[in-house]
Amino acid sequence: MDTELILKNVSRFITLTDEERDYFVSIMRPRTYRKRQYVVQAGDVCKYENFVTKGCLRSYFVDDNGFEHILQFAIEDWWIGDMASFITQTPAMLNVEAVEDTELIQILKADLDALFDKYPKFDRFYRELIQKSMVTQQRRILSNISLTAEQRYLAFRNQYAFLEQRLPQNYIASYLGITPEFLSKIRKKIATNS
Amino acid sequence: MDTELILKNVSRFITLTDEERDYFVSIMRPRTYRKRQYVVQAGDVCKYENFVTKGCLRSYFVDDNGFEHILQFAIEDWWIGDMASFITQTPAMLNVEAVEDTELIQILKADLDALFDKYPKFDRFYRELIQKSMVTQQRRILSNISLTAEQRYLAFRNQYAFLEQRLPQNYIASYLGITPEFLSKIRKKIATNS
DNA sequence: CGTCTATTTGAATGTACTCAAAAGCGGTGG
DNA sequence: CCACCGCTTTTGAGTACATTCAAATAGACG
Repeated sequence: MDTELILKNVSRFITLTDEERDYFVSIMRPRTYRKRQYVVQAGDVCKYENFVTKGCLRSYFVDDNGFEHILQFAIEDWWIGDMASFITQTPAMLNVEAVEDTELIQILKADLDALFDKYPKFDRFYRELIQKSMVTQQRRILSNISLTAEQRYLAFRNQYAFLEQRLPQNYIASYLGITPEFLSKIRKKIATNS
Repeated sequence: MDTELILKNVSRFITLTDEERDYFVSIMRPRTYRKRQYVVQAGDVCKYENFVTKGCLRSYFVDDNGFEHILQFAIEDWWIGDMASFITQTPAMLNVEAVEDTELIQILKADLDALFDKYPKFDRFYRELIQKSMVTQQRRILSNISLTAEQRYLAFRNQYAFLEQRLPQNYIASYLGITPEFLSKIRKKIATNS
């Protein structure tokens, strides 16, 4: 198991002693998923916090009409899951699925809780991690309530150019909250106007 | 200063010793704001984490055309601020403003950081607090990208009936990401259909 | 009471969706 | 290696959702 990336991820916020690092490593569970395979399926309980070491995933909600709405993408060095399900250990509303063949490091809820109790430093890490992603989510909400679809797409493309290349367009449309047909028209319009 | 509410808020997640409680109380700064007064003004640095003991506030973004877009409301027992500005201590993009005459307990960034260092338990508290609000935000994002304005309004009204009564309609429209005129038409339509 | 802001109403416009069909593209098996 | 199948993307016409602008009405506050 390659722990370098995840340890670097953690050490952006906290500095670990050898003991803390060893304990942390001991609760890591590497796992691989094939493209289109579920990491979490709606209805199941999300048992793990998932750190991506390789590949790409998405979390999404399927509405009553069967339409998918993507909440999040994750690539290398990102965390993903269904937080609501994970913290309450109740059935997930979201699916988490591999967009490419993917390698994860998983941490079981009980192991993470024990880690927090044993080394409160990890509470700090996790707090700062979530704080950052709160800020990202807030920007997304503001984008959703204040911009047109075209503006949202341009903003997305600006911020996540590296992601756009790895994703089918209909996923991006779903993330932006528009239909794939309309995104196609937006792209055509942008292409001709420049 | 009435510290009962905030101590109860904290003790939903952690249990405090007398020492911890006293220290925590010692860094609290009560402050009152009049209706329409800014707690944070865009461009300023958000210096405090704000806990509401009485009243109602909103945080919002003003776009290039001068339109306001409301990110969050907060009433008694809620926390509010500009998290991006607070954690990085850089100028705020958001305004935080009293919707009613309001009483807050404020905690200075430096004091909060010291609290986290001295009593890591508060890292835990803050982590769990933010985790909960992440889940709320995720639901909001899904609502924004998957529902029509009417459905979003009904969902809002369902979940925040107590809030709706204290807020002008144009604030709710702004929160939902629609124009006040359109919200008025939605309400009319709902009223006739039932 | 008067002023200012919030809400309602309506007509015209623009934004985004639906449905259907065609074209493009990638993966898989023969 | 090519042909085929399924899925994604494009395109267009028609429709529904939501905004803009303007004016009238209603409410709140000093």
